[in-house]
Amino acid sequence: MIRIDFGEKAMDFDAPLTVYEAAKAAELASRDVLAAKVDGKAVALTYTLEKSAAVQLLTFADAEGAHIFNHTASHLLAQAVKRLYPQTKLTIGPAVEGGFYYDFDSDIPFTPEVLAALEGEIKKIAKENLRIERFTLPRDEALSLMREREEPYKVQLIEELPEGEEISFYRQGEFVDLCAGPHLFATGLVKAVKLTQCTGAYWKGDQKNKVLQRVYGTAFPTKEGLAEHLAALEEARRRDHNKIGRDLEYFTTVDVIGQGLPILLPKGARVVQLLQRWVEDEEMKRGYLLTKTPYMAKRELYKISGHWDHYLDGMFVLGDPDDETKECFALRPMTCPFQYQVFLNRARSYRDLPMRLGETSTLFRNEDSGEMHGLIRVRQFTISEGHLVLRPDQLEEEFRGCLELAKYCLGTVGLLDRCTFRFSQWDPANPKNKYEGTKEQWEVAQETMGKILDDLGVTYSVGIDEAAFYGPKLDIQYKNVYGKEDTLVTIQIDMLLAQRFGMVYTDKDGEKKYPYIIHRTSLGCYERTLAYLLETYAGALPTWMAPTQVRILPIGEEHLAYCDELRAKMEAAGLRVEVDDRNETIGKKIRNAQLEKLPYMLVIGDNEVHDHTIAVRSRKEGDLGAMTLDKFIADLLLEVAEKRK
RNA sequence: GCUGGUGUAGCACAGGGGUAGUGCAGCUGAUUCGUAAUCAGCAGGUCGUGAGUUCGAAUCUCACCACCAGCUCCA
Repeated sequence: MIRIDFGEKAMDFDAPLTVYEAAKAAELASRDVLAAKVDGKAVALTYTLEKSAAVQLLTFADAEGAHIFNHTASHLLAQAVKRLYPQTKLTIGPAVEGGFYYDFDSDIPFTPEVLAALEGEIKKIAKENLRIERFTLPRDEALSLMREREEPYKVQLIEELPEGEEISFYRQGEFVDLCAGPHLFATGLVKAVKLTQCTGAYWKGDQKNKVLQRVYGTAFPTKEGLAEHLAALEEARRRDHNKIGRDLEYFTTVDVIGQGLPILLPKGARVVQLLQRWVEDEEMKRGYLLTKTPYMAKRELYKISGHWDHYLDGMFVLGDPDDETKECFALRPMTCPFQYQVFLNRARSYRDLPMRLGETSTLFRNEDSGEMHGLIRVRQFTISEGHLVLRPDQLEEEFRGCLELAKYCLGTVGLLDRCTFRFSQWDPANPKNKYEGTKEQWEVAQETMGKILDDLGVTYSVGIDEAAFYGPKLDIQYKNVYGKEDTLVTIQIDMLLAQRFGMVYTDKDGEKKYPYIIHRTSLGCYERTLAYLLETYAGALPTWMAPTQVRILPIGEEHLAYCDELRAKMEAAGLRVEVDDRNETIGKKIRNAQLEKLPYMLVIGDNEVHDHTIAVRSRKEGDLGAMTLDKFIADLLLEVAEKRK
């Protein structure tokens, strides 16, 4: 007798049976059920239940169900590729968020035409509704099966599997793939597949390895599901900062200036200025000292900091880096070695600490040419840089202060909701030249940081080999509308560089000691922040940061004088206002202002001039009716002061 | 840097071996209008850049540049 607990109900059975049979008996089997979890482990519906277990049935709505579904879709893709291009070698094909991919070693390029043909073949395979069967083999038989099928990458994967690990395969029709699974029970469940693109990807993600062809796709159990997904993608495209940022004239790029060097147009520049002033003021309130340091320095500075050894590829060097007989300069990729000089300006006592240094700092990084992306990844950018020089006993409190400031800034602009935290650590296995310092130093730094994060109750993921070369980081990661993640804010603990720079303070006991340093940003890089703001608000920035807050729309030219009067009063109150004095209809002026996503429009005609009022229109709520200018200004100033979203 | 795609006026798009069109935007004029496009006229492009093939290239070939997606790398 075995007892199967489905959560909502439980049933007893005499003999072993499959999950599907059990679900059917319990009247829980439906078309939507794709797979199951048995005692927490994902399995196919054909999995045989031999003993009592808790079973959770998975549908496409469950993240794990969708994952299994996409994974099976990747096998359909691989099968289609093998049918149409049998000489292709299989590598790996996992499910990813929102879809799947499969990496192939193939001589033919996967052009859009090829992808269309593959989609056709996938449909056929789905129609054939092949059973998907799992089987395991001992290592030697697994190897000979894959050798026989001439799949060298699979052979390598098997060889790398740890001893004693079960080696499982999945078969559907003539197609067999080495795979941990689980999978759906038949190909027919995959009703809608779209192959979205083909790109290059290195075998095992290593640049030294062969470039494989990665085919991305997305799959759904219904055609409607796919249609909805494509519509959502379309919506995401409408919010893309790279599109609306250019359309609404926040920024542009120019071929002759170069890659990764965007121009901030007046609107973009205004928003960045507003953010910078605000962040600088917030930092001043928190005891930061403002610095202004040079954009470049001699090679010798970077030799001390370690950038010359660890970051040379990322720097713009002016002069011949190898000619030691001549001066050689480099643009700064980070502010640290410059700001340290402020501390080094004179002898420091423990009373000087914590010393919080802040700077709106422009940096230059020579990114690889394929890396640039709109305002998100650029070669010159400006960040709210800061370095805190501390006694060890101040580390936790100051770290907390940095985290609170970052959360306050991100929360205020409205980006915090989409952020996650990542504890970025070094990789002890990484080649020596990537990280500075000893194993012991890294362990101390990471342990300290881990303890602080736990004390502060931060929920984080761990990123191995994501650390800076001088220390571990807490990275605040932002996920954009397409689901792609980038770092917005970073807070780093550095126990190494003070020593390299000879930064010491005299402690209470008269001893000279090395301080700890926190590297941190408040809001991250302004270009990237602007990009995410445009995306988050679909171009309709909150009033407090909108480049223009109010546009006055005169109906006829006889109203212009009154409009100018209104503008002067609002400008005197500190608002950003303009008058649309073009010879256009009021409908056209409203339409333009709406399309430009201006927060407020004032429609001014005979009535308003006569009554000494204004007719207010909000971009969100439309016509708000007549009110006095004084009330409007008061309301608006409050909205701005509160930084309302 | 690597893989694939794209590049025609400020923007959205046609066209395509015989030296370029449409709509919007712009300019000029008329119109003076009440909550998302008034009408008319004008002007605007060495078809991303450079080389090659050709009697002739925006169209074919190659190289380069930029943009997009992904890989790798990072804020």
